[in-house]
Amino acid sequence: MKTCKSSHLDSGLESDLQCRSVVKCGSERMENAAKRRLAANARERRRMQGLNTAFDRLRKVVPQWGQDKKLSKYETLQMALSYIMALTRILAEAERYSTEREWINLHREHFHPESYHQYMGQKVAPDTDSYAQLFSYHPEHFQIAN
DNA sequence: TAGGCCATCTGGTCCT
DNA sequence: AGGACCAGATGGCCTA
Repeated sequence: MKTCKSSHLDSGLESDLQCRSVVKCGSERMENAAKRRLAANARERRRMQGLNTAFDRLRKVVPQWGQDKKLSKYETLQMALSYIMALTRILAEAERYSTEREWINLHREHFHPESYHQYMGQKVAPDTDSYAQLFSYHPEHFQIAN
């Protein structure tokens, strides 16, 4: 988004560095300091890009309920927290209600009818993707944690 | 136009 | 010493 800003600043500093070296108007120490600053800026940019990549990956696995706008970073973290808590609760209940039928009866009202019928025609797949397909997520099922 | 969100720069601190 | 991490400042873009 801000690539032109940074490139302008960077190129400005770089040309300044060139100027200094050509005209010999600055000490070598200042040049080194400026170079280190530029390197630190680049590292920080890469670090933040890595962080944003991680946020994008998190957005992909967190429910969005058909929102056309992508979640902000804060919303993504809140949603991930709620999602993990909900899944944890589901797992705990699944352990408590040992048989499949008990567990299904407990959660029947949360199934989409088509999902439920689909489920009834097949075995439970233990992987989380199948769970995600099995359940229909609604915002009201997840309280935003404070 | 104000407010939210974001990218980037920067200086400070901590760690290796 | 240099890199990683963090928080504050700044300015751009977008939307209501």
